[in-house]
This record gives sequence, structure tokens and C-alpha cells, in this order.
Amino acid sequence: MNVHLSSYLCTSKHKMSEVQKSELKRKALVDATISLVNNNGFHATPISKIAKIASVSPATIYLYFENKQDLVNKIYLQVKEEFTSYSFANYSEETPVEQSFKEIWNRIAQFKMGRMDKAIFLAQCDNTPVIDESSRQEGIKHLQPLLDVWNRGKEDQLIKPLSDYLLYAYTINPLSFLIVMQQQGSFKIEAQHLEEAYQAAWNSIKL
Amino acid sequence: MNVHLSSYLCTSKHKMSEVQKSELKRKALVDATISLVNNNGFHATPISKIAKIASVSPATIYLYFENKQDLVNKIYLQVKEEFTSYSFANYSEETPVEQSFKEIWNRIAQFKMGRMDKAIFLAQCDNTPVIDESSRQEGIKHLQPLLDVWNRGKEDQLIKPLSDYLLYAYTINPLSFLIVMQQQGSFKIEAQHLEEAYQAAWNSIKL
Amino acid sequence: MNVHLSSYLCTSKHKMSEVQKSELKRKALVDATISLVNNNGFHATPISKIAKIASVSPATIYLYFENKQDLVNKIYLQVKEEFTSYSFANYSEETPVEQSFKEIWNRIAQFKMGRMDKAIFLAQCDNTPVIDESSRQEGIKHLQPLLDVWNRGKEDQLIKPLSDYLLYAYTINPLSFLIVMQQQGSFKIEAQHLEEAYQAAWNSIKL
Amino acid sequence: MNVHLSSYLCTSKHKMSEVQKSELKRKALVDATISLVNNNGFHATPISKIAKIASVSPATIYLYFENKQDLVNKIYLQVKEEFTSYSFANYSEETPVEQSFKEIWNRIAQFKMGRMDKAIFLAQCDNTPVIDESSRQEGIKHLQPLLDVWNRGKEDQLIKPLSDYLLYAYTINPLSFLIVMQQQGSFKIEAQHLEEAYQAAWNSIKL
DNA sequence: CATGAATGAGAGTTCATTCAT
DNA sequence: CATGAATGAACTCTCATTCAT
Repeated sequence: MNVHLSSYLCTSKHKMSEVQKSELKRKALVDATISLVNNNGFHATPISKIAKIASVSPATIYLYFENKQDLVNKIYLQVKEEFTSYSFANYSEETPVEQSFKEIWNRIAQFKMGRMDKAIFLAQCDNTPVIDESSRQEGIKHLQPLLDVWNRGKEDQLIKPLSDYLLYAYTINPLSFLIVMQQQGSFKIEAQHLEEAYQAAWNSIKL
Repeated sequence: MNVHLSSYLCTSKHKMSEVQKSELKRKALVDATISLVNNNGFHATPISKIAKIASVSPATIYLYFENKQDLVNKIYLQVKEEFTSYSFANYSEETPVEQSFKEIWNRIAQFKMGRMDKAIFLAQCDNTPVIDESSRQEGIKHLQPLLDVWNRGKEDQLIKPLSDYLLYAYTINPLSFLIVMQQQGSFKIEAQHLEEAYQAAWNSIKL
Repeated sequence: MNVHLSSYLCTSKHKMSEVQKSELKRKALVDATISLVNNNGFHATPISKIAKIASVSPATIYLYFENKQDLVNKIYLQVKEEFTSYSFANYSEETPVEQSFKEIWNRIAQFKMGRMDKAIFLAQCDNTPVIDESSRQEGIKHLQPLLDVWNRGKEDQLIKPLSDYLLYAYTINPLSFLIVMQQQGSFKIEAQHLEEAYQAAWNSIKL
Repeated sequence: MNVHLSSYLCTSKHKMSEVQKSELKRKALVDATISLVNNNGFHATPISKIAKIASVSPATIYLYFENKQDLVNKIYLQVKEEFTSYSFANYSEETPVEQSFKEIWNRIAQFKMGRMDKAIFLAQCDNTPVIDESSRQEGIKHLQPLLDVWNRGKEDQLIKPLSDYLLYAYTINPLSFLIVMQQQGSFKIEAQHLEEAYQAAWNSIKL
């Protein structure tokens, strides 16, 4: 995402390749971290392994991040941002509530299926105390459009007047659970499951 | 639970007190581990801290567990067993499906609310690669009664013919999410929320 | 010093050897640190080298000291205490000023000549920002008896009414300089030099 | 000093400004190093910090000095040279011994008071093993005029026949001690103190 | 000349584990 | 059974130095 932006802004071919090189290195670090944390857990993901997989020196990591904690915080926020900006890309306040909810739900599902590693990374960060409280708070803000839809739905008496946490627990969070199960090899999510899941989600909150 | 069993089996008063002392120490270790892992994460829970909080020597831990991994595995399985044996304590195959499901769901909710720390510990283990795959598999077996109810429900066409993973995702897992949110201080679960949650759960899977 | 105390206090032969072992290890660490810092400077004295010379594991150092800074602070204070308690061992307020000063001066000189390594270590700590300000303050307090003699000397009009810093600069500090020169191999302090030095010291401050 | 020399040798205005720019950079490096070493000690003065404070790249330092050790050695020698050339600026073999000594002593005191940071830097280098032995030897040579005065004084039986090290210890070194104390905030040197100090110095060595 | 980015080597420190007691 | 002391291995992080530009 930043890569694209940079490309647009830079005219000198020289500068561009430099920036891209930096961005590539950063991306390699992000990918390596996500993969290692997903497979081994944060506690078994030393900086040295991240460096090795990203093909850089451990010292180089500290040019991009302040320390290990900052690395995880920043990656969490970046991935959360990717997740929500993808999920709400087509969102419009004009669209009717039910359709809007369905579209968002589907894009969320698409993201989680298509970027499984990132979805699992988020699930792990959201369920354990690996990221800073402040980063967690920051990450929550990005969900606003979903909350807006729910509010409209409640006002229009299409959606039950439940707490947003309950709505989230019964519509969005089940997808995280299924993705984690799939990654653990217990379960394989098929297209039909997603349709069933949407129905279950909608039934649980519709008035 | 084990304490009771042990007590019954021992007759010599001397032996008994010793065993009880041992059990107390083991319990202290379990409690300390759960508390520390919940609050700091597995990666920030050294054996030495567990020992200090449980008021034993680090070396003593190795009399009760083979190593740190074994400690977490064993605690996970023990807590999972506590969780399920509580949840299915009143279960009978004679009870009608809907009532059976409701009773189980309520006991699960009761356990998670009453033993929040244990529920959160399980959630953390279930969402991250901290425990061995074999222990995870072992833990799943305990859920059989719930699967039986669902099977009966599907046969009787009271419950949608969904995969058990979907059923779990939409009825049980939301409670884990809510508990984690509550522990993070974001949300406070009230009695009414539990009633709403049950309705949402049932609506999402009932035919 | 502590070793002796411990020996007195302990009756069980068992306990004694343990304490001695600990004290021996601590002493080895202190000696290794002093020697290395004197020869290479604080900046070229890694914990690993100290450990090697003291024949312990680097980790063991952290059983005796909180961190490297604490190690240096504690050694500084201990050595300063050794220095002053030796220097003022025979001090009595009854002794006439000039005699008292001469005795103290001679014991200071004796200490610096006999424990050259410790004297040099103190000189290095006193002239550079390697120890904490608080430790430095703490160390100064031990000089009180010397200041008392000077005060008496000023009152009796035997010693010039100079600031204690000036008195120290012209009577005690020259010895530090000479010791450092000797350690650098530039100068060899003989008995006669000490007599000359005392005369110079006394002449510089006497009324 | 070097700046002046360079300026004289260059005729091309272009070259001159460049050289001056270079010299400015070198001066910035010297100042930054002295300040950092004085305040934090050599062990806590990384090249990167020196570079930052001097507003140059770390790599640039290696255009002016071979390595960190060379940097300190060269700065030590340069400052020592500044110190002695200032101190002996007015020196003449014709001047009588006592007057000559007094003049030198006063200029030394002036330098140490006026260029406190440089004086403290020298004190730190002279009391610890941070500079190379060869640089230390080199630095000593600059003191020759002072040794000459003392020799004349000894021949004329105005000064005690003491080793030059003793003479230095009791006349010059006390000033270093007082400056260090002042920098540590313990003591404030006033004009009167300097007069007293000179008297003490002279009394300690005069015949 | 000057540099920002990169890094290998090594720093200080922690930790799971062992062992003599 | 229980332990405090000890440690090798490994961790996070820093730093003097280099190099392509």
C-alpha cells in the first residue's frame, strides 16, 4: 500500500528504487513476523529468526522498529488497518442496512479467507496480551463503519437492540474461530460453510 | 477435584496431610501460572516468576512437571477437564434436545463467568500455538456430550444440519470472546446480556 | 572482612563453608572487576570477561549484583569503605592535631601503596562519570574524621583556614596522582618519596 | 589553531572556504566528543552520538579519524598541545625562576578555569586507560618548559630537589582535582581560592 | 567529501533447567 | 520432597565500522 503511494510521489528513478528497496525489506520483516508468530507463537519467535527469514541482519530490524514490542504493535496496527480498509472499501451510508451488513460481512469473510495468515495474526493479538493496550485501543477505532450500520439497523428495528460487543461476538468473531480451526488443520472452510455462516450470523441478530 | 480423590484414597493421617500439602503446592502452581499467563502472556511468564508467586523454589516445579511445556500442557488439560465436567455435570441423554442444549449452554456460561481466569486461560491456549497439538486433540474429546446433543438435534430436525465447528462457532465461542473483552476491561457482562446471548446462539442454529 | 564476621557468627561447619563459598565468589568478582577496570578501563571491561577471570558464569554475576552499574557502584563503595576504615583505624579525637594528621596521612599512604589496585580503582571512579552520583555522595561521607582533624587544626590555628577541598587537593590527592603514575610505569615511589611527600603536604597547609 | 594555519596556506578563496568547512566539521567533532566523554564517560559515548551532536554522519567521522581510538588519541594530543602552548606562551628562560613558575602556574590555572571542559577531558584521559600509551608519552613531552624551570629552581636552590613527579603532584595536579570537583558540582572555585592554591603550591616545593 | 543504510560482532541480561545438599 | 545457587544457552539490543551512492 505504501509502496504504491511512494511510487506515485517519486519521479527520480533513482530514489524510487531506494524507497522500494526499503519498503521491500520492511514488508519482508512484516511477513516473516506474521508467519513465525502464527506458527510458533510470540514466545517462540526471536528477533534472530525473523531476521533470518527476512534475509536481513538482526540489527537492521532496529532501523525499522524501535524494539520487538514496537515491531508487533506496528504490524498489528498495519494489518488491522489493511483488514478494515478492505472490509469497508465499498461501504456507503446510502446502502440499506441489511444489504450493507451483508456486503461488509462478505468482504470480511473474503479478507479472512484470502489473507488467512493476517487474519490469524490478528486473532492471536486480539486474544492474548502481546500488544500494548494503546495499540489495541487504536485498532478498535477502525471498526466504526460496522458500528454505524448496526446503529442504523437498531434505529430501523431491523437488528436487535444488543450491545455492539454481542453483535460482534455473534456475527464477526465466529469467522475468526473458524479460520483458526482451519489453520490448526481441524476444519476446512468451503463456500457453502460461508453461506451457512452468514445465515447463522444474520439470524442471531435480526429482529 | 484431584484433592478430593486423593483424600479418599489415603487412610494414614500422616500420609494424607503430606499429600494434601503436595496438592496445595500443585494448586498454587496452577493458579500462579494461569494468573501470570493471563496477565502477561506466555512469553512473559518465566518459571522463576511462577515459582515466586506460588511460594516455591523453581526447582520444585520440576518435581511436579517435566518442563515448562509440560506444565502448560497439563494445566490446559486439567482446566479443560474442569470446564467440561462442570458443563456436562447434569447432562442426560434422556433430556429433550432443546432443553439439554439450553442447560449445557447455561452451565458453560456459568463456568466462564464464575471462573473467568480459567476461561481466559483456555481461550488463550485455544487461539495460539502455546500447547502441544496432542494436548489440543486430547482436549477436544471432552466435548463429546455437546456433539451428541447436536447430533440428536440434527436428527430430530430441530437444529440446522451444520458442521459441529459452525455450531460451536455460533453458540459457544461467542462467550469466550465476551469474556476476553470483559477481562480487557472493554465490556461488562450483565445477566441480561447472557439471556440475549443465549437467544442469539439458539436463533443462529435452530431450524 | 565479612568472611571473618561470618566465621564468628556461624557454628555449624556446614553453613560456614557455604557462606564462605559465596563470599569467595563475590570476592573473586570484586577482584576481577578492579583488575580489569584498572588495566582496560570501564569501557573495555565486559561482564563476560569479569566472569571468566572470576571463574564463574556471566549469569552468576547477576546473583550478586543487579546489573553492571550496580556492580561498579557497590565495589566502589566497598573499596572506599575499606580505604577509610583502614585510614582512620587508629584515629582518636584526643590525639593532637599535627600528630593526628600525620598518622592519618601515613595510613592513607600505606593503604595506597599496599593496595595499589584498589587505590587506582578509586582514583578512576573519582575522576570519571562511571559511578552513580548517589554512590559518589555516599562515598564522601566516610571522610569525616579527616575533616574533623582539619577543623580542629583550623580552630587551633595550626592549619590554614582553607576549604576542605583545597586541603584535600594539596595533601591527599597528590598521593593518588603518584600512584597512578606508578601504575602507568612512569614513576617508582620509594620510601624517601613518601617522606618528601608528607613534608610537601604539611608545608602546603600549615600556618 | 590549525584553522589559522590552514587559512594562511590557502590562497584560492574556493579552496579556503572548503577547508574552513572541513575544519569546522572537525572542530564540531572534537567539541562533541569532549562534551560527551566529560558528561557520560568514554564507555557511554558511542560514535553515533558524537556524529549526531556534531551534525555529521557517523561515516564522516572516519574521514577525519582512523577509528574511535584514533579519535580519542588525536583529540587528547590536540587538547594537551593547546593546554601547554597556552600555558607556556609567555615563557622565557631569562625570567627568574620564582616569577617564571608563578606565571606558568597562573596561565595553567587560567586555562583550566577558562576551558573547563578541556581540562576535565585531559584529567579523565590522564587518570584512566582510554588513550594509547604512545599518545600519553607524546603528551608528556609538551611539559618540558615547566621541567626546565624546576631544574633551574633546583640548581639555584630555590626549589626542593624533588622528583618532577612530586613537584607536579603538589603544584599542578591539585588544580585538576579542584576542576573535577567543580564540574561534579561539589565545589565552586573563586578567585581567592586560586591565590590560596598558589601559596599552597609554592609552599609545598620551595626550599 | 559526505552520507544513510546496513551489518557482524559482541554487549548486557534473562531464563529453563540442574544439582548438591 | 524441597531447595538455593549455579549456569550454558539464548535472548534483545547496541555499536564501531563499511560501502554503495
